[in-house]
Amino acid sequence: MPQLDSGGGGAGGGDDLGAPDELLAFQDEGEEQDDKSRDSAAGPERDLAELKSSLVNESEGAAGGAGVPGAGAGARGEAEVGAEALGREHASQRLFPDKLPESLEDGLKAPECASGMYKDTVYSAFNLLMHYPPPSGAGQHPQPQPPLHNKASQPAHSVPQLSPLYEHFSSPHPTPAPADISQKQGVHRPLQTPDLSGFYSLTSGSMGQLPHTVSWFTHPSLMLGSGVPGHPAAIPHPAIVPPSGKQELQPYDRSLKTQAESKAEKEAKKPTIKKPLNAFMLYMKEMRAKVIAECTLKESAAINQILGRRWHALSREEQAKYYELARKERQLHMQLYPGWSARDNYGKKKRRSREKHQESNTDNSLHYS
DNA sequence: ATTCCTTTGAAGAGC
DNA sequence: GCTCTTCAAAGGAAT
Repeated sequence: MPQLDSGGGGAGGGDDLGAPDELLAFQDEGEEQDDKSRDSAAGPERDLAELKSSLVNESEGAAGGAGVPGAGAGARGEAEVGAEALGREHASQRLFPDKLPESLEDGLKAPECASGMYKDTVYSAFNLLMHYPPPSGAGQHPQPQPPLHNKASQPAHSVPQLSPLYEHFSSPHPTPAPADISQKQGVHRPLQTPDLSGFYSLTSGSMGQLPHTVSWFTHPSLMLGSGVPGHPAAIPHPAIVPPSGKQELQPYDRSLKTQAESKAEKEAKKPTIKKPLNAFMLYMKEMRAKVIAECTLKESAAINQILGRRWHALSREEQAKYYELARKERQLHMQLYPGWSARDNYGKKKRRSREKHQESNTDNSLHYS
């Protein structure tokens, strides 16, 4: 599916960023329509029921059809199961052994869990976003935004840590942060400076871990709207995460390092600039807490499954809002980090997905041969 | 401590 | 141009 629009690409034409996204939602009409008519016809209540039954089938397939990995999906008989599910079955067996359906059942016990709670999302705030001026590309300075929430100070299980861009705009009454918030954070934030740093999601606790003196402070692209030449924006962008997500607290003895070593070290210590969140990620960030609260689920994998279904159940208009948000985030990201490429983060996560894929491919080939 | 799981979408690589 | 792969978030579970 993503491939359909990758050609025209968000990076394609400046303001066209993300436009294909919206198009995509409409291009998929046929398929999606089916999906939607299914979902909406039966109502969102069916989401969890389907998920439940599919999971049950999966686990049955895993337990009963040990030698037939595809059995579970076959039993589901749902259009969506098709190709994508084939790739997942293998993994599902691990995630949903005997235990998971139980936890999921917990969630299913709450009827409101399946109700269309996404409907009361505060999308109206999106209109505000629509009027949000472009960050700096057109030589304009964004309007000063209310100070950010101090994400680093939030407890891990508090309110969902939405992408600040969205968080702000989705709040009907954006709460102005205490005036001394920047002091609390120990950073300088020039008045009248657009708080671009807040437009990206912050890895939990990473703000507090970020070093105060890092190269991007003085990066020209980060001087957006500073208005004070020579005065750094003085706040690390939340999209930037130190390598391994932790700040190196112990100063190393440079005298013991060769130049090459320290160079390599610097390379290694280069903070990671995270990818901007896509529409679905933004949606997940907002809805996760609700699903957790209403479904008493905790496992992200299960929650994400539900969210994925609800995402499909969203109307085009509702989805379009998230696509637009994502587009804005990408624009901001591009302006903040002009040279950044998604490739920069390749290989920074150690994964076995290739192995996994090969395995599942093997499974599939076995299944279909 | 690290990786996996799970979702969708964006973007890069390779053919 | 198409397909495949990786990463983005999240947090419990598994290793």
